[in-house]
Amino acid sequence: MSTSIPLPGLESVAPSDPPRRGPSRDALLEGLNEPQRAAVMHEGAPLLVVAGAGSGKTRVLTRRIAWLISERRAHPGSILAITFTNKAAAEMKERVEDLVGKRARIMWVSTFHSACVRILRKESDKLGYKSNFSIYDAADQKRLMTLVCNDLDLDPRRYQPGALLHWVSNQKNELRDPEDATKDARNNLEETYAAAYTTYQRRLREANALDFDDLIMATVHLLQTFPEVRETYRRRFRHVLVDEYQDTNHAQYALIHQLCADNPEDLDSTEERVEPAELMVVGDADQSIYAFRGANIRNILDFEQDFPNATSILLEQNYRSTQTILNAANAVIGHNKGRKEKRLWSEAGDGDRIVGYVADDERDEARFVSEEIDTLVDEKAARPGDVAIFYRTNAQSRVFEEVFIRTGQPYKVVGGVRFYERREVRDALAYLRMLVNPADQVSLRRILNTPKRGIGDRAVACVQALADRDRIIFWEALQRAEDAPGLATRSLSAIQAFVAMVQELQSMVDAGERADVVLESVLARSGYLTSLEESDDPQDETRLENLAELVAVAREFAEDPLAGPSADPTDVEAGIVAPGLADFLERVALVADTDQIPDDDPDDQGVVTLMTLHTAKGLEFPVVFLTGLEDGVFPHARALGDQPELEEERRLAYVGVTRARARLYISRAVVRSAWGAPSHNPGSRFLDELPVDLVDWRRTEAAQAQWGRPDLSGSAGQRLGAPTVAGRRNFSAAAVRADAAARAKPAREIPSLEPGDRVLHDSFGMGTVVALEGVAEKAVASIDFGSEGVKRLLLRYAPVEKL
DNA sequence: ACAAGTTGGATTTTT
DNA sequence: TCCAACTTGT
Repeated sequence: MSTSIPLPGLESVAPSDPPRRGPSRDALLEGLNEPQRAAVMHEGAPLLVVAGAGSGKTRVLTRRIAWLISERRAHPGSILAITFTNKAAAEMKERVEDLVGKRARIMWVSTFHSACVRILRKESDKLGYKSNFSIYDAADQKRLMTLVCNDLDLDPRRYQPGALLHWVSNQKNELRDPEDATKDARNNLEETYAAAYTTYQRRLREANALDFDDLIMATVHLLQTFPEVRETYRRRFRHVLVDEYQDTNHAQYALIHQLCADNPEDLDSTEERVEPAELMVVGDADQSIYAFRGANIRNILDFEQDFPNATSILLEQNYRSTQTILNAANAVIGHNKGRKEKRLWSEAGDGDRIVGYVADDERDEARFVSEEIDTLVDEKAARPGDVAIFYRTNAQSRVFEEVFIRTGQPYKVVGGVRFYERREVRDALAYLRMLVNPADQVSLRRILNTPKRGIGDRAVACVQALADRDRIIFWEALQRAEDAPGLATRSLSAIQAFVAMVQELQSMVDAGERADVVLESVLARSGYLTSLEESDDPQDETRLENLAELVAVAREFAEDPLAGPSADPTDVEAGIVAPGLADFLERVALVADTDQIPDDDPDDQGVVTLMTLHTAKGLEFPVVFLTGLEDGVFPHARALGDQPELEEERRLAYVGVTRARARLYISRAVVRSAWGAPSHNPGSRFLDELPVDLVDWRRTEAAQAQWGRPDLSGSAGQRLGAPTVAGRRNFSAAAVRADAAARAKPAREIPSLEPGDRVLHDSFGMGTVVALEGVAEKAVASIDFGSEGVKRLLLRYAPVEKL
C-alpha cells in the first residue's frame, strides 16, 4: 500500500518531501487561543491540560498529535493516545488522519481496555493465560459470581452477587489481588468477600477469561513483574496522551505511571533505562461523574504531585455556550468544596435567559417540554434534531416517550436496553465465544441447553461431578459424558448430539471461516433460529431481526478489518492477520453499541434526542431540557445525605448545563409517581444555586398552588403526619398495620424511627439506627448492623421492623 | 425438564 | 410499576 510512511527509496518519486506533506506549522496552530497553542507545542515535562467544558480539548489533542508527527518528527507508531470511549478514539484518529494523512493509522488510539487487550494478547502466556482468552462483561461476571456464591454456600440474601462484584471491582481497581484482600480482611464480612474474590478469580482463570477490571490490573501486573516487557513498551511509546483523565481509576493511573514515570522504583537495571515518554493528560475535575465506578478524582487533582516538575495549562474559554449558560454552570459548580477555581467565559454574548417551569406532575412536565419544542420548531428557532432532553434515570424517559407518541413527534432514546445486552444476542455470542475458547464455562453453560435440547440441571450436575472428579474442564467432561455416573441415557444422547454439533462448528473456526459465516451456521445448526421462528411470542420476531442485525455486523466486520479500533493496523496492513472470529468477539466485547451512538446523522434532524445525564457527557445541543430537578430525583435520593456523592451529582448538573449551546430549559414536577406511588418532591437544591436573574420562571410552585393543591391536603399530608404520631406508644399496632399494608400493596407505611432505636431487618438482622434524613416517602435511615456494616435504607421499601 | 406463578428489588454505567 | 430471579406444579 502506498502510504506516506517515509521510505527512503520512494521519497524521490514524490516531489514534495514528506514533512511538508503534512499541514504547515501555521495551519496546525490556526484558530487556537494562547493556552491551546501552548498545549499543542509543549515539550518535555508531563503536562496537565485542565479543559473546562466546551473549551476545545479534542481540538488541542488532535492538533498536538498532528504537531508531534509533522513538526517534531515523531513516528506515528510511537504515539499512544488513550480515550474513554471507542467513539472518541475513532473520531480522534479520523481527525488526525485528516491532518497528517494515512500514516496516522499506525498510532495506537484506543481505550484503556483495548490497549491492554492488545498487550495481553501478545503476552498472555507470561501470566498463565492463553491468548484466546474471553473477556467477561458485567452480565458474565454476575453469572460467574452467582456460581461462586453457590459453591461457597453463601446466603444469597446476605451476599448478593452484585454487591460482591462491586467489592471485587474496587479491589481490582486498587490493584489488590485475592491474596492481598485475604490478608487484609479485618472481619467476618471481609473474609467472606475475600474468599468469594479468591474463588471468583480462580474460576475466571479456569475459564481462560478476564473481566473488564482484570484487563487493566493484569496489564499493570505484567509490566511490574516483567521489567523487560515494560521496557519494550516504554521504548515504543514516546508520546502518551490521555483524555478524560478525571475518570481514570487507580489501576489506570498505575498503568500510565509504569509507562511514563521517570523513576519506576522497582527497576534496578539502570543500563537499559529509557527516557520516559512525554505525557499529556487532559481532563476536567468538574466533569468527573464516574466515581461510582471507581474513577478517582484525585488522579487529576494530584497530577502535579504525582509527576514532579509537571506543568499545567488551564483552558477556560468556552466555544460552545452563551455566557448566561456558563454563568449558571459556574454558579452551580462553585458550590463544590476543594475544587480548583475555574471560570468558563465565552465571547458568544449573553443570549437568552434560562427558562424554568414547575409542573404539577411528570406528565405535565413532559407536556410542557413537548409544547415548547413545537413552539421552537414553529418559530423556526430550532429543528427537533437540535433538541435534547436529559434526565437523571432511564425510567424517566417513559413519560416523554408517551407524550411524543401521542403528538407524533419522532424521538430516539439513547441508552437503556442495549443491543449487545439483549438475550438473543448474548446467546449467539456465547456460542461463538465457547467455540473460540471452550474453557469459557459461563458461555458454554449459557448455551448448553439453549434452545431447549433436554440437558437440564440434573445432567449438568452429573457432568460437573465428572469434571471435578477427574480434574478436567467442563467441556472435556462433556466430551466424555458416557463416563459420568448417574447420567440418564436420554441426557447422554442429548449431550453427545450437542458435542458433535460444537465440534463441527469448531472445525469451521479452525479452518479460519469468517465470523459472519460461523455465526450463521451456529444459528442454523443449533436450532436457535428454528425455535424462534416457531414461537408464538411476538417478541421473538424482534429477536430474529436482532440476530439478522448481528449477522450484518459480523459481515461488515469481516469485510472491513480496518474499521475495528482493536485491530492492529500495523499487522493488518502488513497482511499478517486477517480478522477472524476471535477478532470479532474482541471487538464486540470492547466496543459498545454502534447503533446508539448519537452523531450528526442528517436523517436525525427531525428527531428529538432523549438520554440520561451520564450519556450526555461529551455531547452538545443547541437546545437542552434539563428535567426532573427535584431533591430525591436529581440529586438522587441516595446522594442526599452524603457530601461526596452530592458533589458528584452537582458535577452531573454542571455537565448537563454545559451541554447547551443557546437555550437551556430547567423543569421539575411537584408530584412525581415513582414505582407506582406518587410522591411530593421539593425542588432540587441545585435550583437554589442558580443566580435568580438568569432564570425566567414561566411557572412557579406558588403559581401552581393557586390552581388547587390536589395532593397536599389528602394522602400526602397524612403520610407526613401519621408515622410520627403512630410512633412510640402504639408501635406494635403500627408495625402490624405496616406489615399488612406491605403484604397488600407495594406502598406501605413507613416505620417511625429515631436514632438509637433497635430494628430488625429481614436479611441484615438486628441493627441500631444511627441517623435519619428525609421525611415520609423519602425517609432514609442509616442503620448499623454490626458485622454487616452501616447500611442506608429507604424506609419506604426496606424490610425493617422497629423493636 | 420445563412452564407458569410468585417474590423481591429498584441509580447513573464510556469499558 | 416493571423486570428478573426464584419456587412451585405438572
